[in-house]
Amino acid sequence: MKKTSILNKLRSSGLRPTKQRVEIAKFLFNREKTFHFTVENLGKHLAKKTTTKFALATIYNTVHAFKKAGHLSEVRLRGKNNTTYFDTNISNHHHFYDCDTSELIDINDNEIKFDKIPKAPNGKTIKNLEVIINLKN
Amino acid sequence: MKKTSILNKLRSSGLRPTKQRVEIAKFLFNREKTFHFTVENLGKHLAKKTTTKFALATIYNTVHAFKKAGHLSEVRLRGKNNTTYFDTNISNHHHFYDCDTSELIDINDNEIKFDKIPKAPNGKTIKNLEVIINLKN
DNA sequence: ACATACTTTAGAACTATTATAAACTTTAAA
DNA sequence: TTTAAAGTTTATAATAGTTCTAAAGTATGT
Repeated sequence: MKKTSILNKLRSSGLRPTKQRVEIAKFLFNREKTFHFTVENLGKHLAKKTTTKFALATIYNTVHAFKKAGHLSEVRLRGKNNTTYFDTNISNHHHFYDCDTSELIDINDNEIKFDKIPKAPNGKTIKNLEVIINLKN
Repeated sequence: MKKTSILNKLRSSGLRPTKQRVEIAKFLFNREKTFHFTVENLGKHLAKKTTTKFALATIYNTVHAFKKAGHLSEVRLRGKNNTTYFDTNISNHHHFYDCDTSELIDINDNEIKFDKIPKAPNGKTIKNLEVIINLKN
């Protein structure tokens, strides 16, 4: 993804392309594979890869802004360390969770097929369905 | 479940039947249906139903002891309020999560059937599989 | 270049949870 | 039944992830 396209991505989401946002966006979105991260984790990567300074609050702000804009998704799994995981894969999909390393691995939507699913309780609708496959060694 | 049976449950798990543990066990295990709760939530219920005093730490200790003994399970879902849910249903099963009310509803293991499941990555084994069906109004 | 609205920042505040250490209870043996 | 050891409860402090605050800084349109 080119720089201009990063700028467009930000602008079209109503986000001013500040130095911090551009760096974070470049880091997160210029990659082939899905990237799973926690805020702390992302901060460390950014510290290594760039010379820009990032206040922790800025990383939180930015990640939430990206999530709100639909560029990131939050994984609603309670990890060992009790941190929130985010995912650059925003399509409908599932996860392996490695209980030993606390790592997530994507599972494509089409790798899981259901034969039977319960219907939603009265008055409710199914919003979405998440599968987590816990792994051990 | 009779009082003697509560006492046995505690003793056979290596837990001395203290006043607090007996009250919590009676509250949690003398019921027909599955009960989902957070620690804060359980504390409120206990305050209403009993005259015994419970330090917050004791509720945490007891819930963890019960979990370790296999009498409770933890639901590894990140709720809105970011609290940990526990479940008196210790059998293998799944959950509806009501995004509006933050409530959990059990889904029996046999209400979900798979047609296709990915195999575990190299060197890893599948420990278990959890489905969460998010609900909206 | 200017005014305005939006951002970043450091640090304080907040919330769920765990750790600490002293007081209290249960237990089982004498 | 007394007693000592081991296990528990308790209030409070500590911790960790996250959000809030308000002051200083930056992007934007004119």
